[in-house]
Amino acid sequence: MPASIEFASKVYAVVALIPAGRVTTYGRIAAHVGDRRGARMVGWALMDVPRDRDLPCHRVVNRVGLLSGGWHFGHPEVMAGLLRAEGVAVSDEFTVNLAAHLWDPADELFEGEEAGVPPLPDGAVP
DNA sequence: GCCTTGACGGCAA
DNA sequence: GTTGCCGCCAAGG
Repeated sequence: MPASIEFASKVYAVVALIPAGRVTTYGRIAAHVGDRRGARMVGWALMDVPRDRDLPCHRVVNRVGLLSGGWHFGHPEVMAGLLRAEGVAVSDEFTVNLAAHLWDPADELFEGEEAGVPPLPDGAVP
């Protein structure tokens, strides 16, 4: 089995753990799996994601919060709608407020410890 | 078998 | 502070 599949599997696992109302970046995922330079590979992996995987790939944006893969959903508005439905503020430029909704794979452990953290800061300042 | 493109990121000028 | 360029791995033409 190619190592690329293993890499993709890790990516899928991380993406599947992204909580609703939160977003993460390709670079964060890549760094979490141990490949800082694999940001591009993350995108490549998500491009071939089977819909059966139930992967919230719409919660993955680039480092500036832009919905880079919006067109892979047919139209960025589709992805924006999904995010808005989860409480994520999406600007008209199809960008999300990373400062307010950025989720880091490392937080996975943090949430497990606290298990009571307010996921949505209503006072989020755009 | 070689070249170009791609859901990105970091560093340099 | 901003803009531009290069680099990484893989797949498709």
